[in-house]
Amino acid sequence: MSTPKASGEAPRRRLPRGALTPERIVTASLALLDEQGLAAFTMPRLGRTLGADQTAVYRHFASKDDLVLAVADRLLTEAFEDFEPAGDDWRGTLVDVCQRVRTTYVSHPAAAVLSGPRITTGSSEMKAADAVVGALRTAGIPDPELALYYRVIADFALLWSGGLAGFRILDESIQEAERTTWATAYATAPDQFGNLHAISGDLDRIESEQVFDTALELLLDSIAERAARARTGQDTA
Amino acid sequence: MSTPKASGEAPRRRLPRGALTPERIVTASLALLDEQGLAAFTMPRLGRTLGADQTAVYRHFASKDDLVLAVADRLLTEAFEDFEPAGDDWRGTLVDVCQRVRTTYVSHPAAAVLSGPRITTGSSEMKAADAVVGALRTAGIPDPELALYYRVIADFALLWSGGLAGFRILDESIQEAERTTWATAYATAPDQFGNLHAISGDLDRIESEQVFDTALELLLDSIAERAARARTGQDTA
DNA sequence: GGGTTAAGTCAATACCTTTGACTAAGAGAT
DNA sequence: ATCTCTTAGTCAAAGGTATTGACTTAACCC
Repeated sequence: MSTPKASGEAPRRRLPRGALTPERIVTASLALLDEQGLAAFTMPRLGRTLGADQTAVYRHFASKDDLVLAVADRLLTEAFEDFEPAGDDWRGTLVDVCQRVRTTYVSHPAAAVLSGPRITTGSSEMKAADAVVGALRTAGIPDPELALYYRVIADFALLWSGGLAGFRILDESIQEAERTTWATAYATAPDQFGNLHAISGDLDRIESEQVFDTALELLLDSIAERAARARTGQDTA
Repeated sequence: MSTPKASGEAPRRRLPRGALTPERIVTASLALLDEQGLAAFTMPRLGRTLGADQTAVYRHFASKDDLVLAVADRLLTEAFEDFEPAGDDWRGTLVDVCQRVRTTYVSHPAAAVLSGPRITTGSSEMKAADAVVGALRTAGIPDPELALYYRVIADFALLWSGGLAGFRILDESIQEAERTTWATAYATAPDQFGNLHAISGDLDRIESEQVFDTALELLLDSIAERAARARTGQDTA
């Protein structure tokens, strides 16, 4: 009689053998992070979500950290699914790459914050990385600097998107509180911050996404400018 | 006979009344984070560091999260200690502000990673924020766009520095592992990533700090360019 | 059908944050 | 000098966490 306790709790049968796979676990992790947030991403809850024991995941990932790496990988895979470089429109290619990262991060903010520091240039999605280099070459950037600008674009996409996700994760209430910080600071020293006060009306209307887009435009404008200078033979001195 | 157990452990006398202050606790937190890293920043260890009970900190901070906010504040205070805007050298002022954030974050990477997502434009150090706006005004940026560029600079400094800190925190071993990811990817699909491969030699020599500086230069070049256009009366269309 | 292997489970360890009750340090009043 | 009172520091405990080692048993191979 191995029948478990006759309490109200459904005893949950043992899962069949291949029920859990790395893919399924990563998918469940992402769903848990999206729906319940960063704090809910624990092994017990993940196990429950999967209908398994809380330690079952350890049969597929050596540690939670390992799982996080896999989630990070999934995020980038999702970002660059069916990505193709836009031929000779180098600027379009770069904008596309950066916005793909941003869009993915903002739609999975908790997962992005978790994996953000674990993703560095070159962990996966080499195809996109290669496209960035190709685009810069198309633009006419000469060779030793090209690597530097590549890093600028790659770091911009990853770091700035990660920061955006971090902001997105904070409770609405906290975001509100930080907004009011401005008001109180003005109140205590009204004329000390005249410059800031003069633009406070404009500041309120700015969305973080718009800031991202503007920064990208500024970076690309400068890169285009330097490419033009390089083509006409002038050096940067 | 209130003498405690005669074991080898020194019994640690009760601390006198004003021994703990928020300032001292924040200082100890920062030291702990700097010396032992993110994982060591726990209430028990912090208490031990202070020579106090593991729960003593709760008399001064409602939660660990509150303490993190205070650490974040300390970081920015440190960054902008004796900061003065550089008069009409607007570009110098902006570079100074951004590099102060970067330098502080990189010298306290664990603290920066912890507090990074909690710092948004305007939480403290309004003086620096005001100086950024002033610098942009000196540069000649007209008014509705000025707010946008202000956000670009502020977000750049905070988000990018935070990202740098995140990278800094990873073990050397992990950093090494990520570097080798490149090599293996080349091995599996050698010619698919020709662009990348062509610059791999240059890439190895690039430091993250250099990427930060370059990105800042690119942003400022574009801002200067747009300011010049605005002064000569052309519009951006 | 029997044996093997590894996927899923269980129990236990060593942490962690946070709370509530307790105690005594030191300030202020008399 | 003593008495009282507030509250900073302490203690014990609850409830959560990651991770490990021993166990069971499902499913594959022969």
